[in-house]
Amino acid sequence: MTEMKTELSRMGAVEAATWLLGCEIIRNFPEGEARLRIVETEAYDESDAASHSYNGRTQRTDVMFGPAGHLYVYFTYGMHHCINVVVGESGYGAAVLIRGLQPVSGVEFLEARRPKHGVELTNGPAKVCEALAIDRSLNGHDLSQNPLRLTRERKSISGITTTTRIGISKDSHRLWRFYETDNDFVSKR
DNA sequence: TGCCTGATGTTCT
DNA sequence: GAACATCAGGCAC
Repeated sequence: MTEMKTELSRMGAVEAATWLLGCEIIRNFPEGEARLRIVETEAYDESDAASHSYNGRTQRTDVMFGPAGHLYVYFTYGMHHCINVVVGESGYGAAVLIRGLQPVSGVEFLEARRPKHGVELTNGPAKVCEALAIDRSLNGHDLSQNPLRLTRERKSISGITTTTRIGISKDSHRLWRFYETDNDFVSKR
């Protein structure tokens, strides 16, 4: 698992965003474990005006500049959380936003926290956080540790589609959004 | 199906 | 004081 962090530290945000597609996230709840595979990501780094790290290191963005393989959680629009995997060398502000997950097991634990069925459970960054019960108490969390782990075992994916990112106004021309082709758990728009 | 809007808190200028 | 990496519900077509 330490190897996973080493690999992520050697990648730029774009490379990591494609690499993470197909990886599994394991969430430990008191009642049991849920596993989900990553099907949609977006890349952000400090050269990019849409990134939180673009304006330098602040109290909020501090973990983005920390070691790879940790979790950056931020709160937005007054009611939603979103999660990113920190990547790249320590000191460089880069991360990959997790936009969509496909449940593999433990769906009942997710539905207990977000009462929706099917793709509506996890097809969007804030939906993912609600289903996984993630808030800023997990900001900076080490993804090689419980209760939230990132596995290195990657499942095969059908293909990768590349598009512009969603919901941003700056540097919106960058083709930095990636998702598994034809996967229903990808967010809309 | 698709546009519009309200809900709501944190961060930075 | 504005901007914001969102979502869900309502209404028009």
